[in-house]
Amino acid sequence: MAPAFRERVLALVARIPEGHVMTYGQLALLAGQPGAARQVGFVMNSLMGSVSAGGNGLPWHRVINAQGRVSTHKVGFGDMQEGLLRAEGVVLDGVGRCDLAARQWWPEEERGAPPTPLL
DNA sequence: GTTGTGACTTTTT
DNA sequence: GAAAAAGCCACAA
Repeated sequence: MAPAFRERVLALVARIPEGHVMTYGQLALLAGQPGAARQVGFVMNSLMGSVSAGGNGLPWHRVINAQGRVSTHKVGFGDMQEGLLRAEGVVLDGVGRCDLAARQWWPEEERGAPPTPLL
């Protein structure tokens, strides 16, 4: 039986290497629910209150939207996320945007015939 | 069991 | 480039 959607997303987020990011739609797709990008974000928000409201060790800050922008600004974590990303080597511009084409990462498990661009 | 909401995505204007 | 609308599904009360 497939694990909970939440577990799936968290597992993927936990595998994101340093200096790389994943989009919500991407996580939703890998989790088996294409189009459920919103739920990915909701799961993350739930996770904050479920674990320790800090990150529990999950690089949730590596999760951004398809526009390569940080979505946590409206939740109040944008400032923190930007700091964490910059600390890992992710370059953010003045509008909190990053080079998604170069920073987006795909799990090796799905790298069978993937769009994995390069690095 | 039903209702409401949301850290999104994509296309179109 | 920016804004608006519709679609989508999971989690919480």
